[in-house]
Amino acid sequence: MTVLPLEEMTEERVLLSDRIRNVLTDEIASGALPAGTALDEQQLADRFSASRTPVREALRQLSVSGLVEMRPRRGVIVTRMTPERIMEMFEAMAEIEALCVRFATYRMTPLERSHLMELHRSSEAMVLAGDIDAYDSFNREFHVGIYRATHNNFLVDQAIGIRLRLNAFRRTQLHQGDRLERSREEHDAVMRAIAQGDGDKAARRMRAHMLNAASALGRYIELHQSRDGTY
Amino acid sequence: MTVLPLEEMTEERVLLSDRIRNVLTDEIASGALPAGTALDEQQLADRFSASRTPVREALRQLSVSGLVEMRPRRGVIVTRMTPERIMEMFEAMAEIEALCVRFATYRMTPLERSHLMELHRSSEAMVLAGDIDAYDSFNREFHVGIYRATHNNFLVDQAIGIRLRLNAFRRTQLHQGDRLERSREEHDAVMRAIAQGDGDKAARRMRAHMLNAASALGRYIELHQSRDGTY
DNA sequence: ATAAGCAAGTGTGTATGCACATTGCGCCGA
DNA sequence: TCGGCGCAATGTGCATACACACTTGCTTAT
Repeated sequence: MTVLPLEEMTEERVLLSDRIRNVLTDEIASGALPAGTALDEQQLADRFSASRTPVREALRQLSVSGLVEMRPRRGVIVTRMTPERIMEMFEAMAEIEALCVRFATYRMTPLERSHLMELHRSSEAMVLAGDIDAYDSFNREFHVGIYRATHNNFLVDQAIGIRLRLNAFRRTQLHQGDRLERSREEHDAVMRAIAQGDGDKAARRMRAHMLNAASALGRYIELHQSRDGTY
Repeated sequence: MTVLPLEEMTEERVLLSDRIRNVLTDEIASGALPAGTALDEQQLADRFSASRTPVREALRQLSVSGLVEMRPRRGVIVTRMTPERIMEMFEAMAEIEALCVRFATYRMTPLERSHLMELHRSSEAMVLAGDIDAYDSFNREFHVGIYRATHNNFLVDQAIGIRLRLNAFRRTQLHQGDRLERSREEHDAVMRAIAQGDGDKAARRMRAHMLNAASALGRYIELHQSRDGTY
């Protein structure tokens, strides 16, 4: 193997269009680009100091994963989701999560189990500190850890994909009242079922956990909903 | 995966890149473009009498749905799947199908139920005639009908997306021995459970149905496997 | 003989230009 | 005042051009 010149080590050697896609993905998932935002190709090209070509390719990819909506010759907008659609996604996500934790319970290695328990333990401090950012980040790791423990890489990819699309909404619901404490309690219940090796129980509790998060979000939407049915 | 607008099906005023994507999707799913095939941009452009631009945009979209693999500056190939990966997909598909039929059992309207039963009934003639093409087409309708009966459009899109990616493999296993008859018998068992309103039973039977299909495919792969682990 | 190095060729990645569909606005007529 | 028509502006869709990364085959040196 040859030693790379310094510049190649520091410089991002990935495709420009992929970098743009990743940035846009993050911004949509984080809510920095709210639903309904029009994405002007030239404007984005200027922003990334690129031409429209890689921007277009990034937008094409985002449209497949459903983060943006392309209306032929009428431009691209960040997908505007109705409360119904969001609830459908949460419902599906709840089932996928339940499925994952059931598989994970039966298939995870002792190492994976201890890693997950350690992760779970570490979340207590975040709840006490009320650190939503830290908890949000932990939460992602926790759930992805469960996906991986299914030892089914395809399932992992699917679950991560859906989770990504719900990111923008998931995070908001953590602001609801005592949702942080409740979330951790529910994680705890799931972990106890895993420890008992009861995959079905873990699955039921995970489903409940996700549906609780959904209904917390539902209350949030009720409160903040705007006239056009989006928020 | 996003649902295509209706106009794309009939009208010609569709995006060139979308038409190219659809054609390539079909050809990959049908096996006309076998796994590992290199997709040369200029060559495809010539074939569709277009420039490389819409071809590239189509390929970008296919890479997101996992049908092709883009290696930066090294071209695009039809995703070469290992038997392990295929089995993982079937396992996940089996669970998604089980989930869908469980939801469908509890939520389908009488109209949907009768439509599905009529569809199922019509498959008997195809089995007797040994018409694999007709059965394959019916099979798709049958399963998609179940997805739709979940009344969760997001779930429908997800399920169709996964089913699409498994198409090329699903079809081959129908050639295995008496798989056609067995498939219909399994459908029948699922339908009976639906008629009884027993969603869990329907789910278990559907899972078994999909896993049977997977193992039929597994036998097929055993027989036809090539040296590099793909087939 | 094998491996390293070099050079030409192929094909991807990005930029740019142009055509036209869509939209918004203003003008005109009822 | 209101609706229809048309024109201009905006921005997408596609074509084309070019630079350079990667590959391939040959040469050369050990």
